[in-house]
Amino acid sequence: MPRQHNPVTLQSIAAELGVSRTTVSNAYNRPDQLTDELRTAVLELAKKRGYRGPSAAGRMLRTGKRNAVALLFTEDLQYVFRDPDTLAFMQGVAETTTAAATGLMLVPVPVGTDPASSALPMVAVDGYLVYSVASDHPVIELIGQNSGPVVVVDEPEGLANAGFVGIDDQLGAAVSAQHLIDYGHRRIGIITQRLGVVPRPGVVDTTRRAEASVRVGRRRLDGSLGAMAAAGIEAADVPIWEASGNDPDAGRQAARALLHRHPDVTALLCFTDQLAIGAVQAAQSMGIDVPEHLSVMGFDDTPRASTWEPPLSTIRQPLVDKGRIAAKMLLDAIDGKPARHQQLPIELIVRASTGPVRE
Amino acid sequence: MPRQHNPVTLQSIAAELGVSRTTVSNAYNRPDQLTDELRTAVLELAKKRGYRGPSAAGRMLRTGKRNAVALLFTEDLQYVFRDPDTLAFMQGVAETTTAAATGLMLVPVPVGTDPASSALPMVAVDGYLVYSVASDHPVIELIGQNSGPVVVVDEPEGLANAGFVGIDDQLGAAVSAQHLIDYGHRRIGIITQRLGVVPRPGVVDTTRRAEASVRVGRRRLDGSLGAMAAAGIEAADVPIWEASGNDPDAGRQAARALLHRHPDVTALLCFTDQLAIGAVQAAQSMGIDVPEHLSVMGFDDTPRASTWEPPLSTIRQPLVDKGRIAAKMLLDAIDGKPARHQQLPIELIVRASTGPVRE
DNA sequence: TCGGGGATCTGAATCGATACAGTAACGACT
DNA sequence: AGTCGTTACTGTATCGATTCAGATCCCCGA
Repeated sequence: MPRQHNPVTLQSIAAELGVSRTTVSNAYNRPDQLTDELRTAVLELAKKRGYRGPSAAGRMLRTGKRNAVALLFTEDLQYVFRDPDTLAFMQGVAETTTAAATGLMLVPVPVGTDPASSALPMVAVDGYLVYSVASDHPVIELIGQNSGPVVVVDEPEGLANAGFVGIDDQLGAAVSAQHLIDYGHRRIGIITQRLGVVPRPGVVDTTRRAEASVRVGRRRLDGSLGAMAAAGIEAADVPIWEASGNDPDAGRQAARALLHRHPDVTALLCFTDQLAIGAVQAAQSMGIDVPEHLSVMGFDDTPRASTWEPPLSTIRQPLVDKGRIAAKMLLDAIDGKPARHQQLPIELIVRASTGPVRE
Repeated sequence: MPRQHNPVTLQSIAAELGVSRTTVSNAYNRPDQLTDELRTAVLELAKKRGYRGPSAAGRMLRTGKRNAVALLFTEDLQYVFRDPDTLAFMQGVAETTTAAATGLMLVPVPVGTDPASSALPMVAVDGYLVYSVASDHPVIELIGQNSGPVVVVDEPEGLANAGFVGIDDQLGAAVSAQHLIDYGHRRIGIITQRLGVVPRPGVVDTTRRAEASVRVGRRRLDGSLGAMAAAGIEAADVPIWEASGNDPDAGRQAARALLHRHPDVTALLCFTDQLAIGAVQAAQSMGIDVPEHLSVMGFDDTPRASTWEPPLSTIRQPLVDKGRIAAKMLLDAIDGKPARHQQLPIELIVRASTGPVRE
């Protein structure tokens, strides 16, 4: 499969015009280095010959700049393009890279794929954005070395030489729990997203909690249980359910199961808005009014949280900003600035899905 | 900003091991060309020196293969990462490129941006996917030339040498209209997405219709009005409203305005599900029952159409498949197969948002 | 008239890798 | 013994551009 090389290059344009390659190059990259006249002549001939400007490959080799960054993720594609968190993040990233005239290379490495035979090693980029990848995922090792700066988003934490953008999940979950406690709730159930690379739907016991490799889940668990403990609620008395995924369906199933086993809970602390939406649906289908008989907390403040009926109380994290900031940090790192570790602010948003506990 | 060049290359590994560059290259790309022993030695030294395999830039220059494709779109980023059609399409594309170990480069060129100073010319890809770009957008000219195969999705049609994937929008709209006619509706309002590069919300008169540069909108208009004409409904008697965007809000505003001016319509033909969802909301807020007093048709069959209350009657187009097929076609074209022109099947989906006209 | 100094333009070196043709060594077969 | 075919490797040319240190040229002031 010998690729047909484009016969028209800087060289050929230069030759036909009787000038040097440098001059043609300058016509594109340093317009001030030659007369307008000559520049116009070059551009005109280029157009006539179908020359679309300096080849990206040649430029990359010479300058070392690839003018693109990779966005690496390991979630299923079906999930990625549906999950509002991820999409808001991607929007922020895309805004920033677009403004910097930089390409954004999507590199999915779904679980079960060998990273070495994925597009990852083939891809020419200046740096990597690692989005929410479990710390024991094989792709982490591939990235680890020296092919360009890395900025981690959410997970994994503690990757050497990498920048980091995320929120204080522990604090967020604590604030969320405290909100319910302030409303007088004592019997609170927790619905969490997956705690390991593969989800294990069902009751979360101390073993599962101890071996949780998903930082976000572990932290939110620590935070909420910590706040409850401070209010005198024993962790052992808190029913915790791991959902099969992060979508309303999974939340519905989890909530139904949890409410069935623990009909006495007066509040559900959900670790994502998606799960909370499902939980509200489950409650409603069981004839339980929200928030009259059951308070439901979300997490993230995705767009649907505010338009849902009832509007969801939740913990807001700046999703789009997260993308903007992560991308900016990576672009800065590519320019040689040192990688930083940045924590984004969170905010308690009280809406109509939570209320005082009913006597 | 002289980029620091990585001191460890194929060359340096080869030199240190006392073999030729070719051998080291083969260790990576043609494992059968050398003994396992030597190969292991190469890989081991590479690891020790922090060499991450052949540089993408060098390979690209030599082989001419970039192992990546560009996805080009001109919609606002905020819209792209929210619109279910676009996202389903992207999912299909990503599935296919991922399976082919090919990078997917997102290249947004929002309206108002100069394509020449965007990432587009900098980006190293084997081919381009042009997603729903108006035919008079400047980026079309940039793409037009010879930097690699192009596959157009939905718009613009008739780009020379480009592949095409889309549906028969005219037929789809005709089927949609016919469905309403079959239910006995004669007073039908139409809500369309934008008809030009910039939307012009409001009544669509014959002038606006004639100058519509958005193929999809024009075609759907032609199709639905054609079907109505065949049923004896004059185009002049059909109120048409152009929405300010493609989201429920825009649909709500458009429907409210249209219903206010034409309280006698018994059915609303919406050109996207997003608009239809807004239309249903508008009707409900005006105390008009759907479908009892007003039938509402959608278009596309996005995921929300089936879960909406009432579930939307709509025209299904295979959104994810569209992405898969477009990506496959582009990859094929890169391998030298000729570009094709493929039309995807559509299907009338009757759900609960439409019903017989009420006496 | 001469020297200085921008403004323009040139030539060679270089970036990192792969393709391709060719060589050496070795055993198998007639 | 000579021929042939494999296997394992080497050497050189080349991909397309940018960089950087000059080489010219031309204008102007002293």
